[in-house]
Amino acid sequence: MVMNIQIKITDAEWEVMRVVWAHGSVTSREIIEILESKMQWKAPTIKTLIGRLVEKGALATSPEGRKFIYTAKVSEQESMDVYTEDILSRVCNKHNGKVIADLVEEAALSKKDIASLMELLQKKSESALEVVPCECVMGQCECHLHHS
Amino acid sequence: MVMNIQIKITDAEWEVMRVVWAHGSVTSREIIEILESKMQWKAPTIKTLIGRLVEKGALATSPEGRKFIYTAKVSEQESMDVYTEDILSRVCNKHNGKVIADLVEEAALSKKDIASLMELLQKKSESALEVVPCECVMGQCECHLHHS
DNA sequence: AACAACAGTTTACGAGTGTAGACTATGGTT
DNA sequence: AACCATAGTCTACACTCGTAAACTGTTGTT
Repeated sequence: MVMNIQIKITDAEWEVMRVVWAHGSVTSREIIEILESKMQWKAPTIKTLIGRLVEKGALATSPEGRKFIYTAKVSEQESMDVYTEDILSRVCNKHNGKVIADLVEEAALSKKDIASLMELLQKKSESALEVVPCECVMGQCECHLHHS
Repeated sequence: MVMNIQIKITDAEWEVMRVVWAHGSVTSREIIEILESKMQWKAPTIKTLIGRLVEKGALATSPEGRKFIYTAKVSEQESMDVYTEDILSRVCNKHNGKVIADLVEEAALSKKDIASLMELLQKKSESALEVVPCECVMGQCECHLHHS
C-alpha cells in the first residue's frame, strides 16, 4: 500500500481528471471536445489545465505518433480522499454522524449501496465507542465551554 | 425554511467561524487569543479574516461599549452544506455509496451515531431505487463508454 | 517545397486568498 | 489634559486559480 503524496487538484482541473478517469487513456483532442461543450471553455484553457496536471504529476503522458496519450497517475478514489478528509476535519468529531447523515439524505443511493453501508455500519458498531471524544482545540468547540 | 444564499467561507476564515460557532458570541480579542495559539497567526491576520467575514455577511456585529460582539449569521450546519454538496458533485451518482462508505470508515462514530445512521438508511431504503441513474455528462463517466 | 492544421508550450492577467504591517480612533490611566 | 492600549480599518503583497491569447514545432497536404 503505497502512501501517495496528496496532489491538490483544483476544481477546474477536476473536470479534466473526470474525463481521463472515464476514458482510461485519452488524447487532448478528446478532452477538449468534451469540455468545450460541457464547460464552454476555449481550447487553450483546457490545454493549460492539462499542462498543469501533467506538471503536478496527476497525469502521465506517453507519446503516440506526434501527440500524447494522457493517463491518470492518481485514482479518482485517492483524489477523493482529500475531500473526505477535509470535510471531517471541519467539524468536531461529535458532529461526524450528522455530517454523514446529511450526505446520506442528499445522495442518490441504490438499495445495494444502502445494504453495503448498513453492513459496514454494523461491523463498525461492534468496535464503536459509546461516546466519541472531542478533539477540537480549546475554544473552537462548544464541548469545552459547557463542562470544564 | 429560508433559502440562504450560500456564502463562501475560505479555509482560513473557517477557523474563525469555528470559534464563533463554539462561543455563540465573542469579542475579537477572544478569537485572536485562540487562533494566535492554534494557528500561529498574527493578530492583524485574524482581524482581516474577521473583517472579511463581516463583509460577506457570515458574521454580525453588535457594539458593546467601544468594541464589538461578533455572532454568526450562518450556522455551521448550513455552511457545511457547501462541502457536502460539493463532494457529491465530484463523482458519478453510482459512486455515492463508495464515497459515503469511505467517510464512514474514516470517521469516529459513536454507537448512537451508528444507530441513527442505520435508522436513516433503513428509512431511505424503502424508497430507494434498484439502480441509481448516472447523470454525468457524456464523456466524463465510464458509464457511457461501456454500454452505449 | 510551401503551407495549413493541430499538439503542445509560454506568457498573461484579473480575482481571490493567506498573511500581515500601518494607520486611526477612542476610552481608560495618570 | 496628555498619553497609551486596544479595536477596528486600510493598504499591501505574493501566490494560486480560472481563463485564454500568442507562439512553436511537426506532419500531412498540395
